[in-house]
Amino acid sequence: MYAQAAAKIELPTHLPHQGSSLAFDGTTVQPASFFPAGSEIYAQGEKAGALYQVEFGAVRVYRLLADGRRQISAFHLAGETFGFEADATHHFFAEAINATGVRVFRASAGTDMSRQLLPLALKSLTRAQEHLLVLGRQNAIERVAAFLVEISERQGELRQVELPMSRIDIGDYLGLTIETVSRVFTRLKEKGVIRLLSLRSVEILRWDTLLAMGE
Amino acid sequence: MYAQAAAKIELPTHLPHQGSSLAFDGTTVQPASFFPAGSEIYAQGEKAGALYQVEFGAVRVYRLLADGRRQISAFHLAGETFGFEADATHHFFAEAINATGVRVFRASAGTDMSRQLLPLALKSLTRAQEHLLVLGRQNAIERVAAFLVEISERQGELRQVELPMSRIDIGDYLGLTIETVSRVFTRLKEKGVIRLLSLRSVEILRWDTLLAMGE
DNA sequence: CGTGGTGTTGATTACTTTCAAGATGTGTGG
DNA sequence: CCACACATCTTGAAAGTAATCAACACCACG
Repeated sequence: MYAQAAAKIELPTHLPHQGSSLAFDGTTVQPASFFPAGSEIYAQGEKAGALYQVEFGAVRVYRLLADGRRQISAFHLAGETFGFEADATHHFFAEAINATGVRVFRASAGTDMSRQLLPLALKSLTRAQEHLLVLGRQNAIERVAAFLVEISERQGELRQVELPMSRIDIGDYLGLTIETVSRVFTRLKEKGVIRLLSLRSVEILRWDTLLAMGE
Repeated sequence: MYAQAAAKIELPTHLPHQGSSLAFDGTTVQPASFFPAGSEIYAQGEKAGALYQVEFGAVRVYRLLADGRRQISAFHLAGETFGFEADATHHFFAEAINATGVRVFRASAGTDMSRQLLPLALKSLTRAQEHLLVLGRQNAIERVAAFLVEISERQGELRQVELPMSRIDIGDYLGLTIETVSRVFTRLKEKGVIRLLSLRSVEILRWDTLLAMGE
């Protein structure tokens, strides 16, 4: 329905697979779906039920206020699984950030996947709770530092961090405006903590400083 | 270890039981533990494993930054269950806000409780994600409105809301200072949206207005 | 009936947002 | 391959919101 063949193939983001691949019993594995940049994977209010594992690319999961303010609750990179809900309805939107490949799983009727799902749900819960601390109690520079550390860790602690998302997405994840995000990047550059190889590629020059900033 | 008999019995907060009572197979149900106001139920870094169900009273779950800034990620009222973690370690602190009774469950060796735990974990996840929207994208008055609506709904949509927690706790839950929380309460009073019956008891005079504020 | 903790209110400061303009980058078509 | 156009990003100035600092009021407890 939302998966559509791309008329024009974009280069997949080059994120390595992380986490164990899903291998559920009692599931129907559909052939990997391709989502072009910006396309919707599911919408708030839709019927839930399937699970999604990112093969390549990146996904944003978010919620909107009536006036359009947006809060991204999570980014999902290659290897990560998302889409589980407390009831039969999606409470959030999910969109492909870049050209993204997603594997879709659906439980066969009568199959109980609790055992497989619980650790994934708990991992998401811990991340969300840690993100609450960032949004509730950290200032702009601390938020961006925490963000860079988080992404770096999820990409294997590499010094060079690839950001699959725009400044707007980063702002909507960190509860900041795009301008503030941009200014903080500039400040971190001036302090010699990071270096921008390109808009979407950050080299961390002083890991310890960044880590201390993000607490 | 942390549960201790209260030298002086305080009156339990009069919250009604909500949610279904836990009735797990393969668990050891310890006799209800009593925690006096302010006492620790578990600490960050401690070994996790047990589940806790609030019998009466209220619990705050929080995390600290190095300099002491605190973010309360959740309040748990009577009937609610908390304490599950992604790994064997607690990533948060849990404290009794008031005199609180807690029932403790431990899984017997080899028992799989995924089926019972998953819905609870998913419920917590949804709440945390919704809280992210509040902290990331709402201003002070919207946050307090959303908070009052949330507590009211969890207490059965009653017009009269009993707050088991202090202004500091509310501030640390909403990412605001105690002064700002206090000022917002005053503004809501002036607007005729709420009325304070006492410091810890709020009457909602205009539910629709409050709901619209909190989105 | 004092005393310490909690809450309220006021004045000032600090930080982030908003509004605005310009720069940089990317994609498209010639 | 270059030039143009649109989107994204950066930077600056002004405005707004919440934090901080400070004083006082209120409440609960001993």
